[in-house]
Amino acid sequence: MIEEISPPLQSLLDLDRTIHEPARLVILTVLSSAQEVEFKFLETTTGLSKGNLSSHTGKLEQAGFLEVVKAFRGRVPVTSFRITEAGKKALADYWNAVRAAIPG
Amino acid sequence: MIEEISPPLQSLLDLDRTIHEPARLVILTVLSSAQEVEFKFLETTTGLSKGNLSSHTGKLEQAGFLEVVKAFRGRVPVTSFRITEAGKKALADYWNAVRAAIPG
DNA sequence: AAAAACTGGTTTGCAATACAAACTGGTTTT
DNA sequence: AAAACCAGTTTGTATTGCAAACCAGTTTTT
Repeated sequence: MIEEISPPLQSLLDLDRTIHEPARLVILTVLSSAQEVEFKFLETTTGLSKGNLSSHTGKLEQAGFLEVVKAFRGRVPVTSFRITEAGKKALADYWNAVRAAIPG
Repeated sequence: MIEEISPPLQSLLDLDRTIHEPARLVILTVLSSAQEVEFKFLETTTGLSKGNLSSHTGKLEQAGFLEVVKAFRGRVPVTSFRITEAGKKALADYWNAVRAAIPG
């Protein structure tokens, strides 16, 4: 007779670590509520340092959860991000797993 | 004019990292639903390796979120854990912060 | 009664992270 | 043309999460 963990708790252990990181969770959440978001905007709204923001968005890109749009505003480079369909799904799945585990 | 992050998102960035780790979240959750829980029980229910379990409970102890009870059953050593009041509060705070950030 | 196997956990070694400081490539201001 | 600034990237470091190896003892087998 093996004791088994309840499914909600198991789902916590199975959470997508890419999304579980708070900085990336916030980034994806912001991205999910807009068509396209600029680097600078994310920087000021989240309070993350440029360095962190750069590496976290890099990981989200690698995971296929966002895509990077490079452009120029006049002569000045502007980097923007869009969440992908995979990103939307992963974020929704994440919240569903968490919701299922919340007590009360 | 500074754009500010919404409080729910800020609270994600402020999550207690000790609790945010899924393994520890699960451990604390199990502990919160019982008076006292044995190492072996945690091992089988969570599926965590002994090594992980040992180090995660160690961190939770260091944080003051659980206390360790060492005893013998006959001649055999048995380690058990209890969640502390601080642990209960930290866990409740954690879920409240998460709940506030969940969309929908 | 030795040896072997098992129990209950801890420690160690390592690969992966998150973070900010330092840097790069260019633009604008002085 | 120097200095300051802007948009982001790369680098260095300290911390981690993980399982393998280990340790102290107990029980089982031979």
